[in-house]
Amino acid sequence: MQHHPQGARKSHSRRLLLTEIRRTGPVARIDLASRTGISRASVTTITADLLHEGLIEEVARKDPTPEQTRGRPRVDLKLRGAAHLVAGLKIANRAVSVALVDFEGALLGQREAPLPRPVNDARNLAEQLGQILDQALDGIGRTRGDLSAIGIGISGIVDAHRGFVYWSPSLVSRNLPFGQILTETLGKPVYLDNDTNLVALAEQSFGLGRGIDDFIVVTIESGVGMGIVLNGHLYRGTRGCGAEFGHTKVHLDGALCRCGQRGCLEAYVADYALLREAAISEPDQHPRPDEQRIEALLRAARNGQPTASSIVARAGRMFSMGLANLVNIFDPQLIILSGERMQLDHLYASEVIAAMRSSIVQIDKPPPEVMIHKWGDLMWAKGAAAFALGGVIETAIANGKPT
Amino acid sequence: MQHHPQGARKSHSRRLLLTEIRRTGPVARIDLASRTGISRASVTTITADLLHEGLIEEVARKDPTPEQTRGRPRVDLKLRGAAHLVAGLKIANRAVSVALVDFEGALLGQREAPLPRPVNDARNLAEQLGQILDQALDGIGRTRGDLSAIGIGISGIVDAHRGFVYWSPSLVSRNLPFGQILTETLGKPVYLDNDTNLVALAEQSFGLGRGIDDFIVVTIESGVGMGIVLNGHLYRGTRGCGAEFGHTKVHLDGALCRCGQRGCLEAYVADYALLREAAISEPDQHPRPDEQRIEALLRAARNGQPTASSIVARAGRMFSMGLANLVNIFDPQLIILSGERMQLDHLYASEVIAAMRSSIVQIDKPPPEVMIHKWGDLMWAKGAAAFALGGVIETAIANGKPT
DNA sequence: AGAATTAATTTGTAAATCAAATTAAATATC
DNA sequence: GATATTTAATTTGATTTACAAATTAATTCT
Repeated sequence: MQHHPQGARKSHSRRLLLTEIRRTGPVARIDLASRTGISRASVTTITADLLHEGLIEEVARKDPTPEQTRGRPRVDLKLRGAAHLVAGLKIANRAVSVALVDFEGALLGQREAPLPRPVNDARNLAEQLGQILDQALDGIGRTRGDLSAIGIGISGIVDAHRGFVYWSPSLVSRNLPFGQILTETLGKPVYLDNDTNLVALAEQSFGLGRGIDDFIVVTIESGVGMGIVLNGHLYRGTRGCGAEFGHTKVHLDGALCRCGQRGCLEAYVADYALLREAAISEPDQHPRPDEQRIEALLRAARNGQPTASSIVARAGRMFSMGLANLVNIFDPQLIILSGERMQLDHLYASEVIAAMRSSIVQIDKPPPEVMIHKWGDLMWAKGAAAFALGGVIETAIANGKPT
Repeated sequence: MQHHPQGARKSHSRRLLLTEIRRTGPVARIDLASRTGISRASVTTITADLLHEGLIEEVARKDPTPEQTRGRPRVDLKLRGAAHLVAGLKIANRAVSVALVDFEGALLGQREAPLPRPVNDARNLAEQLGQILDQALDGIGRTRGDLSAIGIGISGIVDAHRGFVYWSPSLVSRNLPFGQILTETLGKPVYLDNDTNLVALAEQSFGLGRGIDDFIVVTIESGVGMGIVLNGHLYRGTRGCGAEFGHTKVHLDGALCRCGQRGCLEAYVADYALLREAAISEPDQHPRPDEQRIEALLRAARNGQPTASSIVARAGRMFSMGLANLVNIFDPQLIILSGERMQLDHLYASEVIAAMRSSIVQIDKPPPEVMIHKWGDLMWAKGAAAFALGGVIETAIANGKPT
């Protein structure tokens, strides 16, 4: 109820139809009418506009519905991929992933390139991103000029609305208008957000969250993150530091966390948390890389070695407790556990889910479903692309000008 | 995006204006236009309708704005109280409170009556409520026929959308369509919800949450409850058992809770939690009422008695931890601590708030404000009335028929 | 080939909304 | 005290938006 661009009401039906087409994939006009409540006449005229502007296109109906065998066949509509090209970038610790995605959400190209240094000056990082982006574009024979927008995910604390970064492990300085810097440097509109929020967007656009209005995505990497989708929209909090699942407290004056506080969930389930416990009983003195140590620990736990089992079991129980708290607070339809690291199976284990189920308020209705979605770094980048796509669609709705 | 009554779009501007008038109190047409983005012409025609239907009325401008000293003076509009009468009922353990509220939200009458038994059969309880309601109406010379709707708050687990009660301490049976039963018995549309949700609505409509889009209300009674307002709307979860703050876990395998599980926040801060710890060192054998025992405990703690201090201090620290978790998850603008029991000062103490502040993710922006709002049982009933009012406004927007 | 069926479009109409012009109600100025 | 000035609210006329009903299109069934 704040500022109102003149065309806000005008485009109401347009928005409804475009988002419905986006959500439902190929869909016939008559179904659009019944689902949105807009009359068939209006659906015809508005979709005609969208077709003319090149935002959508007609496709032959794939599934000739069993019941609908007679009469004029339906013609499906879907987003027209070629209408726009967007890029999604994920800034990781020592690498950057790029996903090039068309208006339909199809992956046209990708690239992963190393970041020489994990922490960078803002302007410098922006320029490196530009180079990697151009290489990715090169790979599919396109240029930066072809892009409609760029979405970027970065870890840390970000106010996505303003593109403001309070703090990020990837940047030397705090409190930067990094979104603005990126827009200037890259020459295209940049949508910047915290990376875990973008995973939630990716699940909503391309993944297990499609068509679900209230769900939570928990990401398990070296830390523990969360994205919250309520009423079909990503909830970001008011300052940009919500959804900090990893730093919710699960023990009063508990284990020391990287953030300096005590009792954070992360301080019980993250790699470093497991390793510092394991260190006590580790036989060998010569240092091994953390990856190997974690793997050895988990292997020992699976083999029933008591100390290792105890360490891993506690992590799992703390994690269940954290999940149960989310359910007790949000009562979502679905929880998606998302991570790319296969070795973290102990957190995805059925005992962990079962423990969560027994720690929530019990009612005579099934508890929220829990789904596990393992995917690679690329999907973070696709999430960033989904964010950019959202922005592009907004402007497409507002403008109503041909492409 | 589910079902679409034919008049959904028609009433778009109507809704916008009516809700803006409700939110802003007396407001001039020209301000309505600038705030909603609707043209002055349309504001005139739509408000003329609303005036004609008796939903709003003109009032002389109270504050002759310093700057606006020349020209035709503005005429303020506000909701017309007489347009509708609603009742709000709060079902407590051994009592029922009734608030009679007009369309503007003004309290016209109230009543509190004892409930002979705390747990009742649904139909029986509905009839008792009807009697108490009629007595309250009698007190202001009105009858049940004058009511437009009734809002009712009950503790337990409620799916407000369907008016379905999974479980309530006030009812003998589980899984009842209690809302339906009430509508039938009372002969007026009943809006039924969990009582803590209604406190949040009360804060939003009449209290500290006015004009705030994202806030959380934590209620401290014998248990600990929560209401969540996000994007200006009460968030209820998908099954009706969200916002169970009292049963979020703050300790793995911790203290035993009334709900049968372990480690619930409630099991550390509720009356019974304090008393069972105090019992160990209580000198006297002859049983005293719980109220007195709690008071004695808190007095002893204030006087520095070590055991009592330790008990009360731990409750406070656990509570801070729970609050910090809410902030880390929601990042709200405001947290309202709401309760009527003055003796619970230890939970409102500045050390508790400070401990919460130091347990949240730190960024270079001030943490959410914490406000303390002590109020009586009547405000629960007013919250129920606010819920009913919301329903009445919805139908008023949809119908567009004179009163 | 014609009837039946269902989807999509066209046509004419009702409504919602707006920009611009006009009127209303006050103060300021001479 | 009459007139100019200022600002709010309304009226007017036009435009846009959306719809119901009628029509056309593209099928299958008989």
